[in-house]
Amino acid sequence: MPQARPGLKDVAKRAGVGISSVSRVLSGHPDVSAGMRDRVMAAVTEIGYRPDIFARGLRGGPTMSVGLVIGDISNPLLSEISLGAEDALRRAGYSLLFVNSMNDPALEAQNILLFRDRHVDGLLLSLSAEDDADVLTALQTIEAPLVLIDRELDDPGEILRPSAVLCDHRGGMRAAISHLLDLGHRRIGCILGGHARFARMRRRGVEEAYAERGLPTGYSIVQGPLDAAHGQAATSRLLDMREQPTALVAGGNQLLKGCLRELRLRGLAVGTDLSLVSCDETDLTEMLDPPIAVVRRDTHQLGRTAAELLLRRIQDPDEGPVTSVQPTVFVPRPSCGPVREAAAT
Amino acid sequence: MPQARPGLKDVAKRAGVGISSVSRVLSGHPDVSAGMRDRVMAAVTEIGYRPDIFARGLRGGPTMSVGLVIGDISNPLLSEISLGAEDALRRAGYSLLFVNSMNDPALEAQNILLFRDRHVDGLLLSLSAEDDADVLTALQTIEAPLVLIDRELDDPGEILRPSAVLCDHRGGMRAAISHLLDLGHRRIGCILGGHARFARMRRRGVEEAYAERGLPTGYSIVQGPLDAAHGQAATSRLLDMREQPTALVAGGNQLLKGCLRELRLRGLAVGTDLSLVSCDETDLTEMLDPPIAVVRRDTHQLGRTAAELLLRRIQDPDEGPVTSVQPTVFVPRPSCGPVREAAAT
DNA sequence: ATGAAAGCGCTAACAT
DNA sequence: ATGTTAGCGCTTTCAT
Repeated sequence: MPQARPGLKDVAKRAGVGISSVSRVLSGHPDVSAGMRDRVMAAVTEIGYRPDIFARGLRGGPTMSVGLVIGDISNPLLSEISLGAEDALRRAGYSLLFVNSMNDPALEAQNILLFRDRHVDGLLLSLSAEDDADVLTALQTIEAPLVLIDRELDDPGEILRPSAVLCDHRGGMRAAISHLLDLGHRRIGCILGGHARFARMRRRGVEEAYAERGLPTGYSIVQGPLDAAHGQAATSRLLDMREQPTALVAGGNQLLKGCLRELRLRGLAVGTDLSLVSCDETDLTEMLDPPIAVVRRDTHQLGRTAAELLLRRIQDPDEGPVTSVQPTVFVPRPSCGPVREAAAT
Repeated sequence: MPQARPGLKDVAKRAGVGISSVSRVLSGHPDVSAGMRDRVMAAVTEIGYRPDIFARGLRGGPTMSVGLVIGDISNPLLSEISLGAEDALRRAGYSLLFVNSMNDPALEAQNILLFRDRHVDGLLLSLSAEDDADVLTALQTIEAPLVLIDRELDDPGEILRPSAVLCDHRGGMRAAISHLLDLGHRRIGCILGGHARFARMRRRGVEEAYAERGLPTGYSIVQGPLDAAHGQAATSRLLDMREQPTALVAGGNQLLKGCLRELRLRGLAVGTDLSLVSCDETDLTEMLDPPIAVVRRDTHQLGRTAAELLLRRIQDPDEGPVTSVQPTVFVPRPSCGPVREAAAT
């Protein structure tokens, strides 16, 4: 007695009909009589039939899965995005396959090919680099629709046609800098990191805020990798400048961590000795004393929107690529105070 | 001209050999001549052949994928575990499929079945509940080997035979409590959460530390869900006791967050008004002022070990289930100080 | 409206 | 040691 998983054949036998009729019923083909549908569905539930994904995939059918290529899931920002995406996908009957790329473009390219081999129906991309040749090459081989999450490809080309969900980092940063300028700060140190869109946009936001008021370029921007080490090094460099900044802005949660380490080392008190703004809410920004002002965005929604954009294109291949922009909000907090001359060293 | 993906057939034609010879070379069959191997491999690279996972899966072969069932990836603890597991799996040529369960046992059961349908070669389980009937039922239908991550099933049964990686929460907690007792604390409030092994073990650790010194039961334990809301509520309850505790222990990072909220609300200073210990290192425990003493464990290693245990059983089906126990370390920090009489309210 | 039959790309049993 | 062939479970012509 074969205790094996029941197949289409078993359902057909059970219902006393042909195999292809069962297939038609299950795939919602229009040309099926009501009686046929009932008998088949009855048999299906009776013997507990479940379609075999692999047999379907072999025929080139949909796999009901979507791949997420992401730099580092242990970054709370990215994990929340993935949560939002998964939520939307599950509702639509899709599952999210997830692979971590350790922020390594080579691995990222490899993972893209891996998803291709697994016949994912679409790809969600939060790439760690926007201009890596291997990644671009790998993406060229993907036929399924693509959605970029807060990223912009250097040259999207005519082949890729990715949709995208972007965040208004520029506006958020402009608001943050304006707030600091309102408090009297003129020398602001900005710690940015990464080679992606968000760093460029934040830089522009800083520039705009000064330009808006016709103020001379009183800011300094230190760009580097998107990690805590750079956050600390950049902070140190900024605080060693002859014209020491009276306020710092950290462009991300990892950078913030490094920045805070350096401030602690130097015994500087946030909010009084020095004002501080960070980007993206985390436990730290919320729980530290004083709480840290942040440029905030809805990460869960970001992931959900990305998934929705993707689903739309999966379900209707004629849909063209779409770009959606999500707002950011500046949340002032006691980490920002009025200027005080000569912070203690 | 078919621009389609090349198949075994194309390789065979190109190399001027039979299809099965190609299959044999690729699957490392012993009965192949050196010449055959060379010609086939040459053809493979020439036309860029890549095996089709679905055709393999259809034949019941390995899919080179492992599923991870996890409650909440946005918990840094779990994301680090998944990072460690993925690392080990990738080295072995496996990829990690990951599905989030929102801490909902029903979803968890559903996800287990989903992985089964995807023919994963093994399952890594960090279940949110250890005794859910649906989850147990779902697990019964899995033929692939199972590894529990810091969990213990109520009744493992003879069918499941799961391997497991456990953590010595009991020892870590005993060390933490001993440290507090050394500092003179006698009334210690413990905030525990969740229905899994770690909560039981931590409770035992507390009991043992008091018993070891022949001290009367001076602790109070407040058990509840594993989230920030319970952390805050439990803290409030403990601080409202007639015999107010002079030290608190939070059994996890979410609980800690709630606890800190309540302490801030009451204006209590950690380390002076009240001593505080938490479980598991996070940004918060490290960056707060003063830093928070923690019972620490190597989460990356935890994930890696789980993956290794799983791989061993995947690669040799005769291997029986194994349980490995990982150490925990208590890290004393300035959040713990000597007892002070009557904390300010 | 329904059933029979041909593959999808691969592996394994069988032949040589 | 190598080639031939029969399926794995499904979708999709193609008949009827």
